[in-house]
Amino acid sequence: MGRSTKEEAARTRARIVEKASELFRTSGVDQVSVAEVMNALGLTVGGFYKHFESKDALVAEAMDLSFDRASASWEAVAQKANLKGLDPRVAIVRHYQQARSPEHRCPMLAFAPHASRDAREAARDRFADGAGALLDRFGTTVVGGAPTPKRDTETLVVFAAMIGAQILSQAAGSAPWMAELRQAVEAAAGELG
Amino acid sequence: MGRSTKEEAARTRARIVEKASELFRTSGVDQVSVAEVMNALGLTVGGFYKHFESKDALVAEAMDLSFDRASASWEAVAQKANLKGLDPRVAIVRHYQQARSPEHRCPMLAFAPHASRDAREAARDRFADGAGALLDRFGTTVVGGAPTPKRDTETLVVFAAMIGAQILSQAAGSAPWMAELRQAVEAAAGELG
DNA sequence: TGTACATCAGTGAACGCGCGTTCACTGATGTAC
DNA sequence: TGTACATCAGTGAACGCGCGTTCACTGATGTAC
Repeated sequence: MGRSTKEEAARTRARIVEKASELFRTSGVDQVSVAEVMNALGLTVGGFYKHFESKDALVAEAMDLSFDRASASWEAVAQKANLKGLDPRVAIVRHYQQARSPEHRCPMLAFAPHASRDAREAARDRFADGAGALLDRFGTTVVGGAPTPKRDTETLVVFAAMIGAQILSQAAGSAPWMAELRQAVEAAAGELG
Repeated sequence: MGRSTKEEAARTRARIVEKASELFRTSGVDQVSVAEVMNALGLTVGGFYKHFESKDALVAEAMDLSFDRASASWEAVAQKANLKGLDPRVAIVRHYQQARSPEHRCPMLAFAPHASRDAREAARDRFADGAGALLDRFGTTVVGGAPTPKRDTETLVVFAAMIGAQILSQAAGSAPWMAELRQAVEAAAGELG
C-alpha cells in the first residue's frame, strides 16, 4: 500500500467528491463526517487531507457537482418534455416532486442549512450560482424551436412553491394537507403559459 | 444558592423553553448547545436535567412554543389587515418577508432540518401540527364578518412559495434574482381573491 | 406554631463520544543522472 | 536503460475540542409530626 499513480490519485479525488455529493444530499452536510465519506470508498480518513485542505473545501466542490448534476437532470427532463410538446416546467415539477432515491435529493434543500450559516460568504455565493442556474433552467421553454427564458411572476412563484412544498414534505412527513399542497403546486405548473 | 421555590423553578423552566425557542430560531437547533441556552439565562448546564429529560425534549417544547408564537403573530397581522379591508394573506406575506430581528425567524425553516432527520417521527408530527396550523391561519380570510378558511390551489401555492423564497433568500444571500423572486411572491399574494 | 427531616433546584466538575485535523510512517511512483 | 533518491497517496493512531449527559454536593424549601 504505497504511493498511487497520478491518475489513480486524481480518480480517488474525483470519487471522494462524487461520494460526498451523494452522502451530503442524502443525509445533510453536518450529518456526514469526513471519515464516513472515506470509509464509504474503502479508504481511511488520514488520506483525505492529501486531497483537500478541509471539510469545507470538499463541501464547496460537492456543492458545485451536486448543482451541476441536478441541472443536467432537469435539462434531460425538459428536453423530453419539449419533444412531446409539453411545457418543460410541468415536467420538472413532476420530476422534482417524485420521491426518488434519496441521493437524488435536491441540492437546494441539502446545502441550504450549510450555506445559511454565519460567516459563509463563499458558500452563499456558490449556492446562489447553483440555484440561479436551476431557476434559469426551470424557466427556459422552447417556443418555435428557440429556447426562451421566462421569468414572469407565475414562473418564479411556481419555482419557489416547488421548493417550499418539498421542504415541508420532508419535515412534516405525511400530514394530510401535504398531498393537497403538492397537487396544488403541480396544478399551478400546469396553468403556466 | 440552594433549592428554589416551586414557583421559581416553574418560571426557570419556562424561561429555558423561551430562550431555547429564540436561540433555535436564530441559529438553528444543531448550532445551539444546551449549555448555551442555560448560560444565556445566567444558569449552569448541570441544572438543565432537573427540568428536561434530554435536549430533544427541550426541542419539542421549544418547537411548540415557536409555532404558537408565530401563529399568534400572524393572527395579529391578519386582524389588522381585516380591519383595513385588506386581504390578510398579502399582509402575512409582507410580514413574513420582512427582514426582522433573527429571533423572529420562521419556525418552519428553523426546525425543518431537525424534524427531517431519520427516526424522528414525533418531531415530524409536531412539525406537521405547527405547520398545518400556520397554513390554516394563512388561508383564513374574513368574508362578511365570518372567518372563512380557504384552501384553493392559489392560496396553497403562495403559501409554499413564500417559504421556498425565504429558504433560498437565507442560503443565497443577496443574489440579483432574489429580489425578483420575493416580489413575485408578494405580487402573487396580491392577486389572490 | 415549632422542630426535624426529606426533597430537590442549581452548581461545578467530570465522563464518554464523535468530530475535524495532524502526524509519523510505509512503500510504490516519479525523477534526476 | 539502469540506478539512487525524492516524492507523496494512503495508513492507522493520536490530538484537541465541543457536545450531551451524569454525578456528588449544597443549602433553602417543603413536609410530617
